[in-house]
Amino acid sequence: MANAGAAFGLEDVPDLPEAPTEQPKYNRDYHRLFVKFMSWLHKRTYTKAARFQPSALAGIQPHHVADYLKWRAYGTTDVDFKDLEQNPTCRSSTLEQDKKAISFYMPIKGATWNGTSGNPTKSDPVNEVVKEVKKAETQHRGKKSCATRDLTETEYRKVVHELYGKGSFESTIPASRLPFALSCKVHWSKNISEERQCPDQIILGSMDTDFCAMLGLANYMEASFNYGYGAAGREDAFLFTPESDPKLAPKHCNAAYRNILKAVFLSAPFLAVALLIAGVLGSHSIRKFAATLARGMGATADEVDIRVAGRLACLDGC
DNA sequence: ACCTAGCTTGCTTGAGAACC
DNA sequence: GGTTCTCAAGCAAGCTAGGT
Repeated sequence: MANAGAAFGLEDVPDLPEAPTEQPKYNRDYHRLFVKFMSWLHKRTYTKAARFQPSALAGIQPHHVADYLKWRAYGTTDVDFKDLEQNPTCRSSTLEQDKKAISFYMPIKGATWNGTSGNPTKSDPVNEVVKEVKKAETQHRGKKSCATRDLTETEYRKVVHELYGKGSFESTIPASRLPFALSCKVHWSKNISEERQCPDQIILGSMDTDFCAMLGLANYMEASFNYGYGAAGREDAFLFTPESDPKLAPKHCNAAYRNILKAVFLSAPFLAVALLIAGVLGSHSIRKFAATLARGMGATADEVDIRVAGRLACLDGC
């Protein structure tokens, strides 16, 4: 028999049919977790190069997945959820990621487990493990959360001031119905998969120079015209980098963003403010600061969904 | 500098329950 | 019977620490 795995450049492929008709799915993030599961299941160590044909996955049952999640959380499959001395050592979100990774590779993905077939991750025994670990977290018996806190308004202002101070704040058309606003359209973004998800969006100004997106955009455009890149009008150009190579531009932006953030977050003026507030600060909150602030000031989720850039102008009386 | 593991966040979608 | 609400599932990112 020809080595079916060789067709995929692999050696440790279990139970490959001689002429596989189905190409294995692959997802970089899920694959790592799935290989860990299969290694546990088969009591052997697969390399990250391993691929598993759907036909080799058909025997996976809900109790396999549930036991694996128990093992991940408690270090054993012999778990009594009523025993308050047994505490999970990982977060429920970690188990959920494991569950998603396993689900991703199941031959039957969409159907709930009906007792004999379906997706084994969509089953009561599996959901019960995750639920019990969540309950333990609530009771402070689980692993402590690693969540980081949001920026406060004081910290956000300090970030803006530091950016201006470092000279790196180099950084559309008027809306026809709202002459005091700008309209724009983003054709691709996170979680955007259809054209209808790219409506015209309105940018409103803020009565606060620290938060005004219009001022920031104007500054950026003026500077970029001077430097001759980004907003200067080249159709192949990216807005926030002089790099025009589609592969290099995101890396350039990412590196620049990291360097600037690191410089600001480690600056003495910012640390003087941040150290006064308890909790581990997450820089993730910088991009949702406006939404967090608006919700904190009483705006509804729907109002925040309008996605007004910068501080909500309506809250400023603008 | 780059990669990996563990974790968090924000969002959409769809099924089923609850409500009118 | 139609609408609204709730929740699980899934997708697509990003952050941080630690290792190489």
